[in-house]
Amino acid sequence: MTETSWHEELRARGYRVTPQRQLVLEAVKELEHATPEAICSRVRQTARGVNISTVYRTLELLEELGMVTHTHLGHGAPTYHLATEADHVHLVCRDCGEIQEISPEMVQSMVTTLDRELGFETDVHHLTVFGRCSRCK
Amino acid sequence: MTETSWHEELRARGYRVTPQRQLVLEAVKELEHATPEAICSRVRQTARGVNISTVYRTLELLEELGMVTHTHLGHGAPTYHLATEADHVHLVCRDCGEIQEISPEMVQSMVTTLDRELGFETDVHHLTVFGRCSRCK
DNA sequence: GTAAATGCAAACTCTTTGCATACTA
DNA sequence: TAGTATGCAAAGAGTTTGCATTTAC
Repeated sequence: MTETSWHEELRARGYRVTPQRQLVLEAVKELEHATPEAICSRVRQTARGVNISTVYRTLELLEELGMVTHTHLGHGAPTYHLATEADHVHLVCRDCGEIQEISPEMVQSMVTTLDRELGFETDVHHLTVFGRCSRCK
Repeated sequence: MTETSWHEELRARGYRVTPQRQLVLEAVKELEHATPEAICSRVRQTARGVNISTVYRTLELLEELGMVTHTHLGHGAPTYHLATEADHVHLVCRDCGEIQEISPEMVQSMVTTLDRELGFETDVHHLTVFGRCSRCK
């Protein structure tokens, strides 16, 4: 999605283009696996700050527009990605906490099985697999 | 694990067998997909109540002993199972919220691939797959 | 009797909400 | 200028912690 097109997408739906929304989207783009709190801190480094509740409201909006997605990588706050950069699955090691990003191809066989057998359409971008990495085994 | 053996397991590790611990374990057994709050309410229906912080402390202990496991089925509180009854994977529909329990066999191909390619040992009991069920597609 | 466990209250993290003010279109 | 968006403060879930009291062994 280009810079202009999401501005128009917002306006077309009766939403407005604000500095805060642009800053939050920028922060999601720069940070990866960004929590709402991290986004807020990041934006606070610029001239203008953004309130944490605006961050939450903006992330909800951007997710509804399909521009960002979130996953849960642990017990704490969720992490947000640009939807266009979210084409990976997360592996989280429960011992060392390491997070690996892997290709969706590696889970394709499961996705196919769930669809064929149950008609279940897996949301691959939201998928996080917990377990133990090779070093902690 | 028999009734007696987990009592001995507790004592062997310097922990004590208390009515609260027995009640919490009972509640996890009876309720399925039980949140800490739900366990607390359930136990409150018996003569003796259990404080919510004791529920948290007990669940942590039972999980450490390998008697219960938890998964995250949505945004809220985690849900606890008996480890012996946890031999399934959860599918959660993001539209209707329906939760299906499926056989680990259905994700076996993914587990094998992750192990073979990356040496990653998947914790199948903790796995929850989000997506859309056949009715909501 | 002694160490472990509990209950209670307070604190803490993460998130949502109500409302007055500010800003976009 | 009309109505959306923001900031702020308060409230709300879910969870953890400190400490005095109670209990298992």
